[in-house]
Amino acid sequence: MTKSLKDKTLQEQVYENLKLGLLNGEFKPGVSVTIRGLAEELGVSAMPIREALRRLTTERALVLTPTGRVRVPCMTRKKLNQLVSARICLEKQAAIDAIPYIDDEMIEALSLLNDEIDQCIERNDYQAYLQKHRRFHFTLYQAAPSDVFMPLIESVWLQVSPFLSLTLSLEHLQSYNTNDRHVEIIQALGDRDATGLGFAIEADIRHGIGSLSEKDWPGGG
Amino acid sequence: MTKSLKDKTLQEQVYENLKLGLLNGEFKPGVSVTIRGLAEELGVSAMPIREALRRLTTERALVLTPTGRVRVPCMTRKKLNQLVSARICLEKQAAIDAIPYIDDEMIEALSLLNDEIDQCIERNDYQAYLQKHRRFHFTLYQAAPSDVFMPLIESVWLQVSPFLSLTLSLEHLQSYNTNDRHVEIIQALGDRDATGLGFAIEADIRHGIGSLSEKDWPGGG
DNA sequence: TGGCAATATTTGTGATCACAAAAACTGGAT
DNA sequence: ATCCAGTTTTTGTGATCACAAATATTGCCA
Repeated sequence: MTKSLKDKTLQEQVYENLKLGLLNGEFKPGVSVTIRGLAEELGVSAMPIREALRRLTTERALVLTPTGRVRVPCMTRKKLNQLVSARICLEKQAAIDAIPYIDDEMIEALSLLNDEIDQCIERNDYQAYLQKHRRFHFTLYQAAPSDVFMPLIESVWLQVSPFLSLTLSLEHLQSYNTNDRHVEIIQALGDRDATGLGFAIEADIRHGIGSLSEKDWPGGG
Repeated sequence: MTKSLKDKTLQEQVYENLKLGLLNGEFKPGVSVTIRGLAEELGVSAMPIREALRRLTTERALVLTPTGRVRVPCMTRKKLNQLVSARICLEKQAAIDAIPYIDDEMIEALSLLNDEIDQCIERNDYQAYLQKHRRFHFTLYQAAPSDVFMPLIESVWLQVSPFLSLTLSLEHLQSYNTNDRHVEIIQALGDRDATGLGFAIEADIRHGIGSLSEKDWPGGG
């Protein structure tokens, strides 16, 4: 019983580990990550790290410098605008595709997640908030079984997460609570209203990013 | 003068090599590719192949079997529908984002490519047709400098290419020429008409795939 | 103190190997 | 011929190493 079919490879474990770290804001934009550094930190050899980093750079969650070094990408205003555009068009479509698969159970689950998000904000638990918020969106998009949209959406989330975690603090969440938009999403789902759902998704995404004012932008132009 | 900054790594060369092969329809859906096989074929060691394959599986251009084998993915009707949806929403947005960067020179270039596409069809040159067709779309989407939409769009193209090359033959191209749709695209670009451009892009994409009738689908269900 | 050349260290890439699991093949029994 | 157990071959994964380029550090001189 050394290794079985269901055992994930080391490379896969490292990948998921790093991906969660990125989504949870544990990596600050600009810092560089090294193969040997992570290998020692995670207690594995270089190979699984290399492969995990290769995957993450392919997804643009990390970027390669011209000399092959790996780092957490820095955000620019132009890039943020395009990432928002990408999120809107992909997630709108994914949500609309999900409509035929929405049942009462799913609506119940989303409502519960939405309540939990509120509670996270009240008790100032940023980590839990990020998780619940992510789960709210991803369970919706995954309602329609497909391996097409989710990888694309995940790539975009990975690209915005380090920046958002850096700038969007709990104060933002308290004053710009996304809860109302999520209620609109659930409402539209209940009505099987594709158009309304599209608007609600777009509003939610814009709202989440739009609360960033100029002075929130990290230093240096 | 052994290696300089501009020299691409072996891994990068292998990746681009395989990517082009995929886009040009040189890999049939269902066949499996092996590290050692490609290593011998391309005359490099296993490492560059491993990394290139890891990138391509991350992009869903290739897929991993439950036991870690790599193969060219097979198409299903459901997946094709979603890939078409993804192409439409991504490429619509990318084209619209390109509008501010369109000048006469770009329109000239696109018109030329469109003519060349016609010539490829006339002289039955499928390889050249695929290249020109790809270049038409990608030069348009790349008019707006960005590293956000292109990787997403490329991933989707990589996923449809092996299947399309298998099913869409030259006969299809002759009877369902995409030329008219491309003219609409160029027209809308000239008018800076975002709405019209969106419709034209969607029509072009649907048209390219929609010409597939049931009997064109490869065997077995 | 500030700039710069020489040196030392860190880093990614590519190569090679052992290993275990999976797949392909073989041969015999029914 | 068909099925199945036993064997051989193929395959991906992970580990380790050499190497050269990039980066960091040092120490000297103006």
